[in-house]
Amino acid sequence: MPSTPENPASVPARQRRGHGRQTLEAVAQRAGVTAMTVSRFLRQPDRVAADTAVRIRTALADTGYLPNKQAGQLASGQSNIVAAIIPSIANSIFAETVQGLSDGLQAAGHELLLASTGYSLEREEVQLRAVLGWSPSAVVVTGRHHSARALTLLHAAQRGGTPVVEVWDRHDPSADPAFTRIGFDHEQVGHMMARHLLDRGHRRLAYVDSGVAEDFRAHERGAGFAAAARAAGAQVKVLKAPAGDAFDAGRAALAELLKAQRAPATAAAFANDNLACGALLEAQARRVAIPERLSIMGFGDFAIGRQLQPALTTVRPPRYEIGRAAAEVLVALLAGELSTDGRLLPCELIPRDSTAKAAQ
Amino acid sequence: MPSTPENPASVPARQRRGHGRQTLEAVAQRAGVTAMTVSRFLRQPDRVAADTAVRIRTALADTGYLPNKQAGQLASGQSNIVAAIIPSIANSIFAETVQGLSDGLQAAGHELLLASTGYSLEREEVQLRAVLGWSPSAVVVTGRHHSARALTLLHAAQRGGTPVVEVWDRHDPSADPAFTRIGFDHEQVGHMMARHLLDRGHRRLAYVDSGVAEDFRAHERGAGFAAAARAAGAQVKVLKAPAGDAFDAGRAALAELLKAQRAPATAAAFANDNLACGALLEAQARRVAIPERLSIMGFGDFAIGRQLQPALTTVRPPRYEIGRAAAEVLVALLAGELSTDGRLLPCELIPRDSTAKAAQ
DNA sequence: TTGTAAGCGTTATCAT
DNA sequence: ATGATAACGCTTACAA
Repeated sequence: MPSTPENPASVPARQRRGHGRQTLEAVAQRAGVTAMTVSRFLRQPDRVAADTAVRIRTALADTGYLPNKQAGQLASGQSNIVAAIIPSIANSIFAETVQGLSDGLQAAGHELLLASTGYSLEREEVQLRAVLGWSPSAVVVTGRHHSARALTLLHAAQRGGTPVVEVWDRHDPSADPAFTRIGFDHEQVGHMMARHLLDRGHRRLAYVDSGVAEDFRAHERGAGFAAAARAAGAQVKVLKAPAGDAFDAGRAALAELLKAQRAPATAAAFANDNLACGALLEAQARRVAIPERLSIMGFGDFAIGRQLQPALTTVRPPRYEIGRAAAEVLVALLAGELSTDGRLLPCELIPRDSTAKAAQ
Repeated sequence: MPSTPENPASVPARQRRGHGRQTLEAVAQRAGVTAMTVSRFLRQPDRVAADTAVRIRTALADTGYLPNKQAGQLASGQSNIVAAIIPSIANSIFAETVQGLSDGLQAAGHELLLASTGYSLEREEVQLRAVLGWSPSAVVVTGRHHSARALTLLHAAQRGGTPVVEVWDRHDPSADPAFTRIGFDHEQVGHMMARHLLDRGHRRLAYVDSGVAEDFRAHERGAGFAAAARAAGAQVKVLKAPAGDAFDAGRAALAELLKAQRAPATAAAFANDNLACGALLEAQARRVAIPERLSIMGFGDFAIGRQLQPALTTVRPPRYEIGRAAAEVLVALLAGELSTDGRLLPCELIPRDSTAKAAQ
């Protein structure tokens, strides 16, 4: 029996689409109102009558309603997503930045969408494309180095009203960076590290760079370190730690440093604390006196550095603060403020026992 | 001048909604086709004519089109999101599980949505509610302990066709767990740890539990450890490390262990490697001989444990493998396979130098 | 091979 | 205070 116009679909069989969750419409029927009223209640509870509110509340609880975010964001044209792209989730240095971001954004009702690149510009581009598909209301990327196509995407996003923040890199008030930057100058930190050693009378320095090719910030610290050393008339050697486990790489680097027959370095700075700790432990194993024979310093202020003996001299970057500040800036920007001033956050050199005066 | 029926909206002013990105429609116009054809091209390129494909490709490149995922998923009724909820992103143990998940899911075209709970069941529930709003195609949670309301949500999800996998906990073939489990039996690992020490003649044991109240898995390892020790007629003391930095907590725990005047423990197992390493370092500082005076072992096989002297005896959990296996199971489930068998993955005890035979 | 129509679940807008 | 209606940008289903 064919369906008549009066009865166009007597038995609609099954939904051909949909995910089977409760919809606003179902809640509304239970509460005896329309979907619109429930929607209103969810976002502005005091704009519905008190007794209606009670019925809606009950209906919501009974159905276990969960709003469909894709539908909501599609309809409203705005998302509460902030996308963050970092080199590595495992690395504790970024983990704290993520925590800061998360803390700051959560308070303002934003959700954090996280992606990691494994220190690869190519993967950054892929991840960027992936997260932009979610129409985030803002994007956080790490550093100022991006592939040309990633830059195009970022510029387009920013033009389209999606603020972009670069974290962990210097804010340069004189230049006109396209994006807001929150972080510090890694060259200057390299400078500060060299200064620490030069001030203690060291004239033959070494910088052990990260084995990670696209860890630009480590390279910049190295460049700053070398420049400062040379400017002071000191000798400086830059070597690269092997890839792989950072502790092992640090051990290997120490072995390399000790090989030098004539004019060996009396002080070495490492691209990060894990490398430096590896070196410290290797020295311990070889019964090489630290800091007497070699002063060692790291970067990052990882928890383990404080525990070793001698305790590791290091630089504490504003790990958490960077994330927190980024969140603050974004919340302000998204709330309509126009200022996009970046922030230069300070690093602190923490002198401990692994560096000392050079022997005369 | 009022608009006539012929000209209902002569100047549509501005879009009141929308995010300003290029739409499928815009691409289609450039290519001289309809949106549907472009949509088709994007998902099944060989179902459009070759010359049409060329024009579409050009139009896509020219416009820099990025698909709107909320719209796509709303329309198709299915998402490619897999949500994972873990206790902590910073913790390297879960970082590797996430990596395994990510590797396995990426290959199958799924996106990973990550949330962390800070080891709080309450926050787990909040995060669960948040991620479920995205209609994920599957959910991964950590462990088998959840709040009652979280369980309700998980059951509802699973009933609604969203598979749920619990990782890092034992798969029990005899019981009928509601969700697929991928991991291992922590009590049994505790047993294995005790066995390692008992076999070496230790009769007075200690277990140093994590200072994190909701680290259920650490507690279970402790319970298994204590049970095995008692079953063997050995003495066992369970103490709790203070909260805060894990290395410091381990140091404090060692101090506590050494305080015992009569019948002090000759061997101690720690809830994780960071605690154990803290203890190792404190012993070094106090010139307490390890393993001669006290055998020490940890759990987790963190990178630092292998580097210390003595090297830390530990248990290597299948960190990466858990994530990888979870991804495999989910991909199979989402592809329509019905089997939801969990997997019991093996832990490996790695004897190193921090444990030895008990002195007679 | 391509197009048309309907609808996914929600919200903006305007009416009542 | 509440409702009707039309989007949001895309995909399914079916027609041409």
